[in-house]
Amino acid sequence: MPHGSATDWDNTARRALKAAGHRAGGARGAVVSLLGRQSCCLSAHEISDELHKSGSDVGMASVYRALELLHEMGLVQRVEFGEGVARFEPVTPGGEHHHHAVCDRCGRVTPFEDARLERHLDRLAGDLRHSMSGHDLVIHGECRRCARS
Amino acid sequence: MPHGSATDWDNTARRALKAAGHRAGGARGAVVSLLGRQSCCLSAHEISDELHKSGSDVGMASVYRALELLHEMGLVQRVEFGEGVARFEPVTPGGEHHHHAVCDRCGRVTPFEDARLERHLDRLAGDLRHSMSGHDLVIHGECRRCARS
DNA sequence: TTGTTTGCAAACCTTTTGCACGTTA
DNA sequence: TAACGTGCAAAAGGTTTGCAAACAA
Repeated sequence: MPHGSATDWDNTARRALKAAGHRAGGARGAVVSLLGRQSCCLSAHEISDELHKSGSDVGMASVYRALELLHEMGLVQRVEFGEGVARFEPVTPGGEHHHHAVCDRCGRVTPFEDARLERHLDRLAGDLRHSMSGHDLVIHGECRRCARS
Repeated sequence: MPHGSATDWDNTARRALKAAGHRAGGARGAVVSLLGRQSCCLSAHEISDELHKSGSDVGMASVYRALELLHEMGLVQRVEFGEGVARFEPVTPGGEHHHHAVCDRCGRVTPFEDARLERHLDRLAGDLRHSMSGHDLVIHGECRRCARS
């Protein structure tokens, strides 16, 4: 994917926003663009920092408002790893999904995916008669690097 | 299990605390007793409320300090459902483990377990070369009751 | 013009910390 | 007595909200 080009998610999100009567210029658009370039999760603070680095002086409140809206629309997933910070990541249109292994020592987040796990979860939710709009699995422990020392 | 009797977890926790040179009277003991009677997770605020209802005027700070200690000792697991509140539940001595389906409409939490899932996760963590001290899976969606309406 | 979006600052809430006072070994 | 535990109040984050100015249809 060439640098600067709009991603699938970016396009999907903008279309969905427009369809729902929302604009995606200024702050909101900047958040959409940035999220579109991510493959894993970012905190609101990281998003704000990143935007400032590239010259968009977006206020924290606008970042949170954009994330809230995108979350409501099912375009971003919210995940938490137990550090008291919420993290956000784009929900890919194709439905691919990944999970997170968190190192409790160094904080590193390792994303991973597993098709069998996804199928298993679908079945589980069905058994529970619980609809599943999203899900997230967090594995806590020590990453490869930290475990070695 | 008769009302008022000490649970397995209660006993285990008290033994572990004593072994580590900690006391379990007053506030800490009250938190241990209450947690021992839970099968699913409680927030710090819920714990404090519950204790006050039964006449133990335990300060919030003590609740958090007790939870922090128990968590460090691996006696309680900390889970978050994306509402910005941490929840805590006893880690059962036998190692049984459950996960949570959260209704994003009414907030109901449905615990569930699945041995195959646990085995699958062990294998996954192994593949990632990530040690696993704990894990939690959260399914978001609508519960049986809300989905019907 | 009219409704939406934005940034700032203040408010809010959960969680942590400092500190003086009890409590327990 | 000495170390530990507790409650209160204050502090420290992260997140949300009120509001007036800026913006877009």
